[in-house]
Amino acid sequence: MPEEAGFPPAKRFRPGCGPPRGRVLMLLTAGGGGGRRRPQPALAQPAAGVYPEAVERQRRSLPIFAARGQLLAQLRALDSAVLIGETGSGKTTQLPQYLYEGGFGRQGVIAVTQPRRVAAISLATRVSDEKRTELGKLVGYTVRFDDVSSEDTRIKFLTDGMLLREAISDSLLRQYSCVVLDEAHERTVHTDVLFGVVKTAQKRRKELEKPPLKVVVMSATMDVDLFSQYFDGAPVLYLEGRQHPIQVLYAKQPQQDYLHAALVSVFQIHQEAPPSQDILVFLTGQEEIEAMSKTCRDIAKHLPDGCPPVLVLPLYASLPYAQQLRVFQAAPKGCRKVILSTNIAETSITITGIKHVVDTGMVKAKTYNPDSGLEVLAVQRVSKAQAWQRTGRAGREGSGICYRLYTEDEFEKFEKMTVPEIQRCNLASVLLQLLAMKVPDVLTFDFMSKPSPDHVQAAVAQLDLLGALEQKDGQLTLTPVGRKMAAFPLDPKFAKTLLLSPKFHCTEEILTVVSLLSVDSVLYDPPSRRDEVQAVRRKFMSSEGDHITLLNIYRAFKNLGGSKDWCRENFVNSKNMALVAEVRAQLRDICLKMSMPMVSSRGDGESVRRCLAHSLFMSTAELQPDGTYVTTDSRQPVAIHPSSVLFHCRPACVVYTELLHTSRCYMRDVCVVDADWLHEAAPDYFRRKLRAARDGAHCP
DNA sequence: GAGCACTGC
Repeated sequence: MPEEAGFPPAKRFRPGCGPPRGRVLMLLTAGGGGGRRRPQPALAQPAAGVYPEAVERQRRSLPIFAARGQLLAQLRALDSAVLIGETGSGKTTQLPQYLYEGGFGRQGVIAVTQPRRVAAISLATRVSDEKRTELGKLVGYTVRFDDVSSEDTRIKFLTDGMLLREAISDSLLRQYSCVVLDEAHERTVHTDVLFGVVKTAQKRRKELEKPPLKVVVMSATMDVDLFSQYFDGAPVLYLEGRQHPIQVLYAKQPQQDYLHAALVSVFQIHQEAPPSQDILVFLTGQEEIEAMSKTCRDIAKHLPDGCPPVLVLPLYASLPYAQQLRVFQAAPKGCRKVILSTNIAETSITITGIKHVVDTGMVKAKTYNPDSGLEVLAVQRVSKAQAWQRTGRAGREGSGICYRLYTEDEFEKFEKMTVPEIQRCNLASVLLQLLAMKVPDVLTFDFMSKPSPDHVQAAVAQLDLLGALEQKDGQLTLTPVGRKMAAFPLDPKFAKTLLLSPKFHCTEEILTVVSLLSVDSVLYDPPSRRDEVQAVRRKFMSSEGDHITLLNIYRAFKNLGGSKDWCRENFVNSKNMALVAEVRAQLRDICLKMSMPMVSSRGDGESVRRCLAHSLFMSTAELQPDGTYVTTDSRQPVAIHPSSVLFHCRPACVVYTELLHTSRCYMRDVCVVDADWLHEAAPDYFRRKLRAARDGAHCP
């Protein structure tokens, strides 16, 4: 039986003595009380009721209502404001309505951005309900593949990526009077770029004597000073939330094995707490979660008499949708739900009924090394902000408890904030978009958190190799090819592949390939059924590599009607496959608008591979005499990823789509190419590389 | 020789 987990006596915490809040210029408290309803951006919920009075009463009961007048007055006087509000303050649903009611919708549309699609859609639905209007009229939303807005729309919810794309065709954001950047504390790449874009638009509109652009940054409790400083000392307003109190318990001593500690904690809670209280455990990845699920189920079989049964549910993004949905269903009466999740349950998925959160303090995260072009996926400590976010998941319906499997001293040593994504990702795509917006000097663009010069330089070099850049009057600008590349919602290298495809008579095929590569994998590989998967997949496998294999799968899917049954039988994720078809249609439209000829190679894999060789020549690896591979670009030792159809093969020369460092450095999505094609594609590049390799050999 | 956190256009 599990031994004692070792938690010290409870430490009570309420909103206020929890996460650091930064400098607060004005403190506003909730007016009234009572109402328990809180908005949940991630879940579609109907508004308070069908009766207008009920809606109005509920709106007035929210903490933000007391701040309404001051907020509007401030925004009339100033161009920017920062609004800090905890969960339940009502800021996301109410502020856009206040702005509209305050007349800000007369000069233009009020935009509200969200990092996630579901949030944009469900918020628009809620607010249009509260306004008792039809969705798409006064209140609407715009996300990729789905635009429910019209000329009448005054309040528009968008994903931050969508507003960014709109900014490419109009960097002054002329149709908008206000931009509300919500969930700013998440610091997604898109939000970070938007910070700069809206700030620039504000300045330019002022210079051109156009109507002002009002900007409101909305965030949870972090980064207050940073936001305020960036927007020229914008005032910060603080709103009280309606989060329930959460007890935070720390481990007594550092834990050597967080998995063991998690297991012990889960079963200690299970034996002590009423079975109606569900448990959410934060772990790092699929493999770990599946292994832990099995262990939990095994232990649950041998619990003492009188101990309630447990329902163990894994949760991670690549889990098939139907299995993800199981976490929302209530467990049978008398049975406890134990959800083992990645950080998907931190923000993207909100589960009701969670009373206990077990936080291992670990997360798997990607970092990017500009020197080698290598992405590193590694388990690391969470930040304090992230730990508080996890803790908050225990207090959504009532008071909760968070068990931190690390000591308070350890917690104090965690980084305050997670490093913003823009400082740990490949910037090629960001740079291409900024250049497409005609940002005068991308190298000195006013980022809130500047990426390192190495990162920027690596992106410039990458775009240059793709033929997207040129120098004009000492400034970087886009070539005609670069401008075309920016029109596609794709990684720049895939956009280039698509643009090259007519030359190889395989545009239809490349459309399919880049669509497949730009969404989550369509292949479903349950580890427990590995042999079955292997047998089924054999019929699609191509000795030419993963790209041609994927093409075969897509063809079979289309030719056989694309049914869900076919997907199930062939271990294909039908949801992702449907998305591929949507992406493909969107890309095809863009190609047609550019008058690209729609040509097909009719099953000839070689022309597809030639096309890939010509666009991805900077991502190649060569077989060494000892049977290993090194990249041509930086002589980095690499291996073919075990998921590749070429895992057991050793072609002399390959191009790859992605380099990922996990337990070692892997190439993912690998395609067999002829070395001659590569030299033909970029003779200067390979001459340079050859010389570097030779010189390197002489003086190591 | 043996494996993949999470979004988004």
